[in-house]
Amino acid sequence: MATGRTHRPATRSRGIPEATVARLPLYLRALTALSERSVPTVSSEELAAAAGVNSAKLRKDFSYLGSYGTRGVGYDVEYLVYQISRELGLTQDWPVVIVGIGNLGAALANYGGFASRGFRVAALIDADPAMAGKPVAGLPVKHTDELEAIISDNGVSIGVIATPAGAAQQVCDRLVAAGVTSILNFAPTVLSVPEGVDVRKVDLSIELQILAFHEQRKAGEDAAQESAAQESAAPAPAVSGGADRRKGPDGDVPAVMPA
Amino acid sequence: MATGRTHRPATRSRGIPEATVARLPLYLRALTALSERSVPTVSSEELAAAAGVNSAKLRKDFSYLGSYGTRGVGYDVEYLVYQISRELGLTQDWPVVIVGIGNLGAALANYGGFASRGFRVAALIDADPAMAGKPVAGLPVKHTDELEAIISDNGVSIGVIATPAGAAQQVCDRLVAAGVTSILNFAPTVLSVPEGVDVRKVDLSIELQILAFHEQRKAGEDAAQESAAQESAAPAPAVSGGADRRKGPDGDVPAVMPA
DNA sequence: TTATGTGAATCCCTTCACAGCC
DNA sequence: GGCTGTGAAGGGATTCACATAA
Repeated sequence: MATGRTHRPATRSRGIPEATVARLPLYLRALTALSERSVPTVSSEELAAAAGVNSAKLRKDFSYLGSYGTRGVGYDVEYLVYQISRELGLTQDWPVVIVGIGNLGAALANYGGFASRGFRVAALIDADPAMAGKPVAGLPVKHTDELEAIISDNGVSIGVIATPAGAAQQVCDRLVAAGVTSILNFAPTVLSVPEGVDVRKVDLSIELQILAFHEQRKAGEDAAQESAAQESAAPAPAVSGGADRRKGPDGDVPAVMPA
Repeated sequence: MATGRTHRPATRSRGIPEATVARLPLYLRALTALSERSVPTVSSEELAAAAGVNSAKLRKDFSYLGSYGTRGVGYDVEYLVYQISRELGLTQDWPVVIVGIGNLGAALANYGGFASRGFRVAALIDADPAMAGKPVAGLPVKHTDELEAIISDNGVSIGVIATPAGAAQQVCDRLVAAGVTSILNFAPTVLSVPEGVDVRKVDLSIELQILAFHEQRKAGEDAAQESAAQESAAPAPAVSGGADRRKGPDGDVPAVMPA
């Protein structure tokens, strides 16, 4: 792929926007539920509600996949399930390894959502020799020494890292060297990987921090002055001997927006 | 432009873009690491590298908070740590409850990242009477019956849902009724909540599915025809008696990139 | 000279609104 | 009539590039 600009703006082969890809699993889950209730067809409106998005967005998303609906009727549930599964690559088997079998790793190993959608846990790997052989979620934990062999024997291309932060980069390097090209990282670290390797990050505490931000704002609507008061308690910047030169986004005046 | 639903421009009280808010925890983590190494100042370039973003983006992000840097020098680490913490609301104490103490709930309860950043686990709650009283991460698990009392006694405004999908909405309703206004949802369901309640969703299997999509594309570069072959095996759409009217994004012609 | 802070340009995503087909 | 599929408009976010300040 040529990094270059698209000489064909329309009709790009597989030009599915990243934002759309991220929503396909949502649609798939909603569709699977409908399928289990033997619902034959669904409208964009209904499906969008079930997936928690709006219908225009959903139709636009599906338009990148092709014209899989019927005007005046809606979408055939089974057919869409198949098409989205195929698009996501879930019609094939993906062996994954989970490295780091602490609380989180064990939770992941037991998580039903993995196995149910084309993912197969090929092995659980931990650095602690005491863990070796112990069964977790029905699988015996393997020692890190076997990592490379497991990956090549099973053709693993997706690895899940659930180790402490300190071990994550090292594990990542070994996974990549052994042939893994996609990594789901639960460790609170930025991983550096060579070009061509995908990393997705799930960070539990970051999500909470984002919630706290919004929560604070809700509370702050009543007492908008509070944060200004807090700011006065800030440690002075060490650099450039100290006149109070810090300025908030709205200066020091009360931050009231003209609606 | 009539039909305007949003009476509020939404998400603009302090004017910090949502995308920026989502990155502040990343910066904060990188800064904390620098702080622990007693690094006094850092440039946007260095900090951006540590956080895994590019420096222009970082500077733009910080510009929404205020002018906290020094031209020609960089940012004072301690000062920035404080400012970002304050902006995120981490200078105050946030009691949280975790509902659903299975593998994942236990993992969350043990997760150090929570306690370390202004979050305090006020209680662990589970519906299983057999769990009640059992210690997890040093806290005795409480029964769901006590949910409302725990929330009001502790002034909990943030709840974490780690129950099975089937129980999630019900738990959510009770949390909200009891006064919780921010929810971090690990259950694979779309929660419906009243206006004013924030929900963030973490879905482990969705992340894997997104990885699988990209992984498939990597593999497909060698054998681009394969997916066309698979498409022929698709179940025919049930709707509208059967002529082969399905069309992929490029019709039926082989989807080969000019590349 | 160095590195921040920020208008301006660009890119991407979302939403609108309606043409097209059932 | 109903609902999909999609150009076009609109809004955000990212990136560029340079004026600005230490």
